[in-house]
Amino acid sequence: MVKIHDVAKLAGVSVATVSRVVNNNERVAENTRVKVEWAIRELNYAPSVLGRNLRTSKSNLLLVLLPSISNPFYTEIINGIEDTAIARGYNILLCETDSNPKREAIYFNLLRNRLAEGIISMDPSVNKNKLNELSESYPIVQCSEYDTESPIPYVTIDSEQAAYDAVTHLIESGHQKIALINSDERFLYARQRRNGYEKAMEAHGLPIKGEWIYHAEQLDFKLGQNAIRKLLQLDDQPTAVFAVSDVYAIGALKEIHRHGKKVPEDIAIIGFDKIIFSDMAFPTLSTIAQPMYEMGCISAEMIMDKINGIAVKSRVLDHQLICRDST
Amino acid sequence: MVKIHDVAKLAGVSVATVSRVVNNNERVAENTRVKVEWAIRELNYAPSVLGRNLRTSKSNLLLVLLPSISNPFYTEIINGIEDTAIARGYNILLCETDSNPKREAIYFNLLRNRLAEGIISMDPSVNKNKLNELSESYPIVQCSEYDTESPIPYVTIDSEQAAYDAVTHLIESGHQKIALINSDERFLYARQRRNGYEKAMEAHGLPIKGEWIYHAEQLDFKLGQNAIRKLLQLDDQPTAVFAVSDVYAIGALKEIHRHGKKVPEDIAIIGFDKIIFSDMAFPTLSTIAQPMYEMGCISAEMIMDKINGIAVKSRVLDHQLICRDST
DNA sequence: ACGCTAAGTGAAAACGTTTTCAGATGGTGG
DNA sequence: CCACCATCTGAAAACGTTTTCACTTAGCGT
Repeated sequence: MVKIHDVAKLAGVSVATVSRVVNNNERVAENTRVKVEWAIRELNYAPSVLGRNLRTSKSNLLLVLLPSISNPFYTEIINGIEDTAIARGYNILLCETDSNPKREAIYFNLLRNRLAEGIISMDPSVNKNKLNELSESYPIVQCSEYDTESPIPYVTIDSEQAAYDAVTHLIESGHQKIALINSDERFLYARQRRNGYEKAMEAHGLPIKGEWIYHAEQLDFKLGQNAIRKLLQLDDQPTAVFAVSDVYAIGALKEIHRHGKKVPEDIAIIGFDKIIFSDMAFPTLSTIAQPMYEMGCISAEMIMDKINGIAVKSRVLDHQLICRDST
Repeated sequence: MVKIHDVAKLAGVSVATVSRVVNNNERVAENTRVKVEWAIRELNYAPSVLGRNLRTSKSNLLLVLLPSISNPFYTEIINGIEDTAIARGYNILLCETDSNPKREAIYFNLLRNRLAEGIISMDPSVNKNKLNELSESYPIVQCSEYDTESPIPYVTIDSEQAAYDAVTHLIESGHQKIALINSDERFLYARQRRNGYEKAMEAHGLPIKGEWIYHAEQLDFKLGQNAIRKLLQLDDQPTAVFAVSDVYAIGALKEIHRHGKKVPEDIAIIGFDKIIFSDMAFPTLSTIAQPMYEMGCISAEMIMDKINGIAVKSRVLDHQLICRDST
């Protein structure tokens, strides 16, 4: 493997000069520069990032923590992160925790081991205590999910307001009996969306029935189907459903069809996230759009700023109601 | 930042001994081991992977090259890769090329820079020449897409046979006019699947009409919709469609509905890949399943073996016909 | 002719590990 | 009491960069 020393020898200069040329950030005489550049080409030299990392104590690697890559909600965010990171010379290590603490520990260690310079956490099931403790020594930001009582900066939307808007949309379409398919209320976003749901119902003088609220433990289509199955067994059946994730909503859509009912005539349904498949469902799914790509970009900017010692502020971005055929 | 030297001092031993304890791979006396372990805990020491990487000339990082993370086909493969890699102490750098040569160049450089030890390429639009050239100096394997005349080992399925099976299934269901929604035939898998389609038609004495074959340039639902729109304008309309990707098939499904036709009564449809949403489509989509998780695991094993100088052989795995409601 | 500045360059240290090699120690058999 | 071996340990080199600091040289004004 050819190293900087070889280039220096061939070019008849010192390694310091080669380094200066490679990082073209110091003044080096024009003719020595061309000599060195020639030698680099000649030997097909590529500097070892291993040596550089050690010397500079930087890895230019970012950790992105997410529960599962198969949730399409994250894909656009990741695109934003990656684009932004690359533009500033960073690369990202995509880490699926599978909500598995052991996995999580492995990834946290990458930070302690200096392999990664910072973490963007999108995992709602992350160990908050560990994250807070880590954030005292290392740069960390949260994206989408966050912790109200932690100093870790975050970028997110106003989930409560978004849920309020979604439910209000259903009410304004004439619905009074509205069900909620929620995820585990361990997660802040689930609690916030439930609050939004309840506030919207109350604001319009509508009753909230416990049996209309379904809790799914994980993010899986099947659970959206289960929810509908339960709801259709009730004596007092809802005429509309607000699902806190498109994934549930699409499962629900499917199950409603299976029962021979029509959307939105018999049951209207609105989802959350505007995942790419929401447009391909039948009928197309009304939903709440989050600016996912932008969230990714901003969280990447934030973590890189934090790494460079720049103070960052949390951001709450705007959401958007997308009315399609399911409502 | 506490380093090995500090631990050594506190424990009253040399750095060599600490290193031995950390890598618990040499015999060190039991009582010095406990002393060192105590000191490590006391100082909350974590070895710097930067120093280690330089010294050992290993980064334990794998590059995974894929065109786009939003294609759900890749997610299961990635799961397989990641699980396998982690089990052997490797981490993966997920790289989206977006079929952009500039991006590709950046990622290839990570290999030349020793940041990554090897590449698993799943990108059909990768620059073959560059990949072949690189593979002479660095460990590379291909997953799913591959190059027939390159010595780079791969893991894949028999796309031609799979396509043959899919089309035969349609024929056996009584269809004679079968359309093909294919991707760009620059890609090997597209050419293979077209061959399978044609062979199945010929084997059953059915005519192949050029107007029944649609080529999509990218992997996007919309193109599945476009395809149907074109096909429904024909005088001689097909009664069944074989789409080389579930993504096209789902778009097609949607567009068929929009035209007031029923699946499978008016038009039957079969996809390819068994992506997670294929089960959520209405009706559920018949498709060809690839052992995606296993493909991920195997390609990870292959690349790590290759890195360690172990010879590896290409693998062709079994596919499976999944009959659901769309046929 | 002399000092002074600016520009360009190189020697060497540093980054934090792992690993080789040799040395120290203690026990054992003759 | 000696020689020998086994076991454990430490000093120091090495990995490939970047960066500091000091040095050389050339150009310039006096």
